[in-house]
Amino acid sequence: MTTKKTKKEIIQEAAAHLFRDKGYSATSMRDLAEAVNLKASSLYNHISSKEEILRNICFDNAHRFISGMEEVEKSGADAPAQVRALLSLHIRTAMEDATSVTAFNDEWRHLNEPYLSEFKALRKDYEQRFRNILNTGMKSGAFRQMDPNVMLYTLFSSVRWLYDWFQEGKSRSAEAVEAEVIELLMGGLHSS
Amino acid sequence: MTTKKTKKEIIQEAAAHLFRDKGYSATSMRDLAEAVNLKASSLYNHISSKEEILRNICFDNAHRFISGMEEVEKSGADAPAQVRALLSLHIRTAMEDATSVTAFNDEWRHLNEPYLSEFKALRKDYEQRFRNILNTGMKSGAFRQMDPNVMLYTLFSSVRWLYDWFQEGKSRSAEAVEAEVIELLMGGLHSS
DNA sequence: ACGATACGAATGAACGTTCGTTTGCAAAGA
DNA sequence: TCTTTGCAAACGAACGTTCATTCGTATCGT
Repeated sequence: MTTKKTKKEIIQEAAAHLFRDKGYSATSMRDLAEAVNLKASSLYNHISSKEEILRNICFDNAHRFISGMEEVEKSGADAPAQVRALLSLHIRTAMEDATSVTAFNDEWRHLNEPYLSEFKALRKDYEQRFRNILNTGMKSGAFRQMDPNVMLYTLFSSVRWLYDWFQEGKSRSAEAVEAEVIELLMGGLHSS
Repeated sequence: MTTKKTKKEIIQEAAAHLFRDKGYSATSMRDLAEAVNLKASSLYNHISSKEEILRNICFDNAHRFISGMEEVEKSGADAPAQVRALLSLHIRTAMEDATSVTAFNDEWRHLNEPYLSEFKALRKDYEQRFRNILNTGMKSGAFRQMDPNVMLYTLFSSVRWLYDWFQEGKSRSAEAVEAEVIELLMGGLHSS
């Protein structure tokens, strides 16, 4: 059904997997070649450099999250619903494309300039738009009053474990985990 | 008046800083030497290998967290108080020794056997004891009912951003941030 | 007080290995 | 035929580490 994957896409996916497991720096082009049944030199028929692979991973995911943010902003929902939608986006993405997102989260610092600055700008933009939603929710009284940065980064990182966790195709259904995480974050550890 | 730091300690601290900024694999012994005003070869008068440095960082922090866990267990407090104490431990450690803890969190996978297995066992032990506390709290009705693993890992990773955040010596006081994070996690995003 | 001895600390040079990447050429597919 | 794909070989650079040596400063026997 899905259109056949190009060799470049196969290489990108294998690279994302290796970058997640061993890190960008500790992954050699010979490692990557072996993972796709090629020799290292052959890789360069499909990609132009090791960093290009990382670049694609980072910016593809950045755009994915920014697209999600745009949809949420257009929805016109209230702040709690918008936060729920964004948490859902983070959690679903973590489960559906864990390898790619992990590389995106942890390895972007190995980008070279000018891409490093470009990436940081995208990230900053996303964070600012998320912070706006949190501020709106605090102003309306829907959210507790607190430092919006503390709230923002706590939410961000609270779903980070999913990227590591779902590499082994865990038993729990994605929907159940998503629901539990969102309720935990919205309602807190305490019961009732 | 603190006793003078040995050169080995100076090297360890500089290494933790570099590992945090660039990652273990991307940090060369020549980078590290430059950071402590030595040549690469001179480092080996004080340490025996690059991995030994990482090993010390990882196991020192592992023991620090396990010691904290033992104190909490001995306290005999109820589950919510124990979780609060452990969150406080994570948050305070993140703020007081951010560089070392980041290396501990992100770079342990570069340990060689048998240390890798030993480290994983320590980590597993700590997680199991944390999970026991969460289960107790759920049984007593103090915590909401949910998958203890989802709860555990969400709590763990929700404080991860602090390690990255506090590298720039941020303005907020540590106590204020700690209080806000704990209330957010215990009570949730929603107000009241 | 004295020279002899030991030792911690630092160094430049070099080791073998691995790194990312380039080149030249052969085989395959269009 | 012309483009795409693959590979062996090789490249310079960087890697972690070892080595012989040096320098300064303690400690020692006398």
